[in-house]
Amino acid sequence: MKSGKYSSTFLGTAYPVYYVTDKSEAISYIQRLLAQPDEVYVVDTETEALPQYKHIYQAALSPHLAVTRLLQIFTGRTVFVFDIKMIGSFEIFTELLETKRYCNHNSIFDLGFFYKYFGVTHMDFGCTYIAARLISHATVPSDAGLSLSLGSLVSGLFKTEMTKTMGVSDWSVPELTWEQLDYSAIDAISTYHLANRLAPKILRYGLARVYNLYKDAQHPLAKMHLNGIKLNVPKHKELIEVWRAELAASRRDLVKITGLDEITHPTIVKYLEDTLPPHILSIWPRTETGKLQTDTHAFTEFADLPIVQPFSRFSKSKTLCSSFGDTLLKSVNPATGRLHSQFRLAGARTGRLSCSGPNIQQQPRDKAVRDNYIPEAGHMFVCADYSQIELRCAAEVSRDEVMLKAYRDGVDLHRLTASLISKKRIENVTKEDRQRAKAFNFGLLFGLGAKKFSHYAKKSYGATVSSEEAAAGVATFRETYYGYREWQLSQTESAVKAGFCTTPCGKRRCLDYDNSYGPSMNTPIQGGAAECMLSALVRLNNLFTDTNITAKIVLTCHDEVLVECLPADAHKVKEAVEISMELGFLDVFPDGIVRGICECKSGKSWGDAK
DNA sequence: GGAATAGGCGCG
DNA sequence: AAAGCGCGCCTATTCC
Repeated sequence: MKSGKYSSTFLGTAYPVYYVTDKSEAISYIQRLLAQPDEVYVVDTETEALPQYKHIYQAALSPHLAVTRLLQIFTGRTVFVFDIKMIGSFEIFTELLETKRYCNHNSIFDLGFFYKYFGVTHMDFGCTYIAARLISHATVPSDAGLSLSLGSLVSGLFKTEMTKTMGVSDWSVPELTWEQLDYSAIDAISTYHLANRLAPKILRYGLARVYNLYKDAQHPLAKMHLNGIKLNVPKHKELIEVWRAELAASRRDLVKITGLDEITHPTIVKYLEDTLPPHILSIWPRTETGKLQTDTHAFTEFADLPIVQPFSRFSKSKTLCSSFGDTLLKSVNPATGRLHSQFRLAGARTGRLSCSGPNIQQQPRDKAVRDNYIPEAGHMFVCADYSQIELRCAAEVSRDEVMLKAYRDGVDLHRLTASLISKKRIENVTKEDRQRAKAFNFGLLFGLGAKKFSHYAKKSYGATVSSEEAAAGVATFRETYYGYREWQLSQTESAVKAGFCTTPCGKRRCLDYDNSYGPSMNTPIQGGAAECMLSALVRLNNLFTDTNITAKIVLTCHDEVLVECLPADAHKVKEAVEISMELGFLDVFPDGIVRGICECKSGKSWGDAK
């Protein structure tokens, strides 16, 4: 297609489309747009994989492997499609992007390209994807079978089908087809209409505050994605060899014990079914579908059977090899040599972030693994942790006097619980007592009962707690933190009655009728903690942008944030992180107690700085 | 032969 | 009557 004026039709209305391929022409349109009164525009982009990365799956989605081909702006009346490749300039758009207000569907994606190529440092950028997620979580109890893609939302709301095929078409061809240009224009136009439909719902469900928090949080999240984190590939390969050796050894042991020639999960289950005596088979834990359960818990119950130890080693090393072995190496970006995880706002219905490609939030805690996450040569890591953030949220939300007093007085709540449960004076509490108490504090936050508690304590804290001890501990916890228990009861009652519950910043979660007790207790706590962290990230990113500290936020893991910086800046970075985390907590709980809330360390690797 | 589901396990 | 947190990724299985 040649540059010029065309027209695209959406819902029976034809909109003028200016396809711009010339730099001076682009500049004159930009000037006109800059002179317009303040309105929210839609800005969208189409990207093309760089030639050397074309063979890589979904390369067009990575700002490091792709570049912007088209930049579309829809004003509500007119579409401008700027062909960046033909125009040959990014910087002529910087001011326009930084000064106007915008909206798009999944704006974090475009933001990565704006940061990388367009020299953008800040932007007022709404997102219909975030809005749709918030509204969906507020109104339907489950994500099952739900698509929040632009196409699905538009066809659902406007009863019109959008062509989906062009999105994955080749945007690198010298001359674009009319189908491609029309698609790019319709994308922007439909997003505009979608935004106008969603805005009143954000207000209706009281989501304005959390929406604005998420809108701001897009910036640090887009930057973390862009920054990525370096993996020490040679060291990680060595670690994989260790895991493989362990896998082989445990497999040999299992072959010897069972006589099977193929060791997989199903063959082991079959072996157990065939060989276990009836009196054991009858008490062996079962899965929901009635099969024999083979998780760690089921197996520790029968620790004296010879198959248990080797199978446990086998499962562990198998997981390490398959989830954290070569797959992690495959995630290394060929252009940067780093891992660029994607963080998704409200990925969890509680309001937590979710993470993928790789999921940095589920890397083994093992120091050997985390030591392979390293800063760029000549740099270092600063790592900060929110101390007991969920317990602090529990205290603030429930206003439990005992909890609040402990935090006011700088008392370690795990030690306090430990002294109550072990009936020892607080100064005599041992490390093991405290570890067990951690299990109680966190388990009880989830509303865990005595029955499931032993399993949880063993699995999460390696603590052995009998069912009698569990029952006594649960009772002690509930008596001691009486205000918190009261809150749990009133919270579940009102949430179940209303059919939804709410986080401190107002994210609403529609509850599943069959599973509402646990989530209604947990969502305000877990969600509140996540909101503190998002607030802190926004503040930290602003500090880094507004001052001359050159530091990169590289990852966040629920209560933890990792920053890469020059050793000379480490002190300033530490200060910035600490103040951001305190203020982040205060953004959510304005009268909150921040004493001892942030633990900050530095080091030469993630494991080292933790 | 691809999509969906269950089970298991990693993390917080 | 008791229980009750949240994710993503891998493997095996089942369904169409």
